[in-house]
Amino acid sequence: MTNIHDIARISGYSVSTVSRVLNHRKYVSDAVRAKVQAVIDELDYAPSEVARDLSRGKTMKIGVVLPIFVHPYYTALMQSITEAAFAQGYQVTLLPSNYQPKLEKQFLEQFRRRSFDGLIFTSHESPLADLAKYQQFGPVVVCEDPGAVDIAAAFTDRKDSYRQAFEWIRARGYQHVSLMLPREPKLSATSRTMVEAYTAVFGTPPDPTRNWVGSMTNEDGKAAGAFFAKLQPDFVFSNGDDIAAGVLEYYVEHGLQPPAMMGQENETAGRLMGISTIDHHLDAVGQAALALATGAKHGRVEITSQFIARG
Amino acid sequence: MTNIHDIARISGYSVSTVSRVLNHRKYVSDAVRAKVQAVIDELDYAPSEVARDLSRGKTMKIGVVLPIFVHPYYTALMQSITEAAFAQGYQVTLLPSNYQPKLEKQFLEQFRRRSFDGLIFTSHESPLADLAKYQQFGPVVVCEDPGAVDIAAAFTDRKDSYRQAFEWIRARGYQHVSLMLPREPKLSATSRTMVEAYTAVFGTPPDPTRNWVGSMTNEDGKAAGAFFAKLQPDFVFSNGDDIAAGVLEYYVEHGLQPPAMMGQENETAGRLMGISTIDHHLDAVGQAALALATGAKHGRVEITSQFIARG
DNA sequence: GCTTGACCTGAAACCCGTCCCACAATTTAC
DNA sequence: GTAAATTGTGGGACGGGTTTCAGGTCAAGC
Repeated sequence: MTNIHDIARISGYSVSTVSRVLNHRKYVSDAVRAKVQAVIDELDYAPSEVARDLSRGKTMKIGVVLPIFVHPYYTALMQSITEAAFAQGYQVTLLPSNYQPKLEKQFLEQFRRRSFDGLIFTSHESPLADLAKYQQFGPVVVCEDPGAVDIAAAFTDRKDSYRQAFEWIRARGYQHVSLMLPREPKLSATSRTMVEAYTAVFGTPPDPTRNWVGSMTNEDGKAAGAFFAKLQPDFVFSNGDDIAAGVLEYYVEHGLQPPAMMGQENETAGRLMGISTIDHHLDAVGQAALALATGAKHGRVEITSQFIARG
Repeated sequence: MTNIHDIARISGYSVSTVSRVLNHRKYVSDAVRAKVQAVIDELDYAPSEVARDLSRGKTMKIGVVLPIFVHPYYTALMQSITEAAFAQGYQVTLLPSNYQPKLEKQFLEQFRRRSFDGLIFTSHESPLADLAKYQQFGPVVVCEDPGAVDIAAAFTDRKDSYRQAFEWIRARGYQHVSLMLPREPKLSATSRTMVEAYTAVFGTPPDPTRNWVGSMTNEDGKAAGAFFAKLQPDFVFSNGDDIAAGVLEYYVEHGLQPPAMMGQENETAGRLMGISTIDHHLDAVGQAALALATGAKHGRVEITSQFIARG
């Protein structure tokens, strides 16, 4: 493989001059520039990106940790992060964690070895404090409210919209509201916010035995459907339109009358079913997360989510 | 930032020995290994991944070109590629092309500059021959049948399932079948296969004035809905369940009786509507694509897709 | 006429590892 | 007992760029 030294030797100029030509820098006469360029074209030379990265001490890469893929929330977030990155000359490397702390640790270590200029956790299983430690090696960003922990963060303030949503539900006279949560409220800040909003509106915390924990996909929704069919709540507050669709599918398949429902993320399935939903504005979150990861911004960025009433 | 030379100097051993310790290689006595490791731990040293990559001449990175994100086909494909990559110590870099040849060219050039060990095009706008040229720099993989062009490929053989699907439609007596295509049949091998299967079953090629070209998302489906509402076909063969849902939404919103429909990709929306679909087994395609991209496999891998009748 | 500063070019240090080769000290083999 | 193989360690070339600095030319300013 031909390198910059070959070009220098063959063109008869120095490596520095070739480097200047490659990077379109000043202080090269037009005549020399043309000659060097001719040799570059002749030999079909392209400089090594890795060598450049090493030399410059920057990788122009951002690592994005994703627990799962086939999920509208993460897909949408990923999309906005990647597009923002690309617009600024950064590349995005996918790091699938599958909610395993061991893998998260592995990604953090990779970050320590300077594989990326910044690291974004769209979700995480390890304690926030563990992630925060790695900030000494560069920007580590989370997509949730980090509370007291000092770490860069881009997230939606879900409080108001959850509240609006629960008030909407209450105003319509529903009595037995079941929540669908992706994970235990203890583990997830988002689930906690949801429970708090419920408590504030209904005056009493939700009965944990009436909630469904562990729904991420449409398939999970179907499983939850069986649970709700026995429990018979009159309202199901799902954590995703697509998931709500799974619940509905179960009822339809078994010829049962489904409860009223609400979704989240403003997905196709939600519009299709005509149910209310909450849009968490993931495009804005992704953009902010990227700006934090590249070091263009610091601190935390809060975005307000939006309740969309339907039906 | 501390480097391997620091460790060598401080521990009193040579760089070679430190390198051996770092890489858990033979030919280091236990005593020396322990001492060097102690210094590494003490200084909290981690070797630079970039320097390693340069030295070894491998990046352990695979670039994946995606035209769009929020699309079940690409999400699913992406997922299987990434997981297969990760299992083999490779990393996946996302390259959003937005169907722009200029960007595709840019990614190919990046590949030429050795940013990746392999490049996968989940879709592409540039001529296949252009992509094929870059194979001199390493594996370039496409996810479609490359026909006469000599390029690595992993794809589903859609012929049989398209045929089954059209025969199913014909057997049910539908007369005016409209196709929804993501792109012009001239441009896309997949669309071409679809048109050919139609022609084989119905004995005549589809009327291009009755087809809808340019549907990728649910939103596009809505636009197509307006078109079909005027045209009044009795069957719409969509290129995605989610897209078919968009068509249905249009009819519902306007209080019209929708035509019979069929989707593709076996998505949630399809099950929800109880329409038939075609599963293209993207997990297998993704795995094969990765194996080709890492150079573990060569040539082309063909996977058979599956027609799923419903309703 | 002399100073100043802009322009051009090259030498060489630097980024940070890997790995081949040389050499010494032991073991093992016969 | 000696040749051959194995183990342990270091030196330094190498991968392929970027960047600082030094030195030289030339025109404008005073």
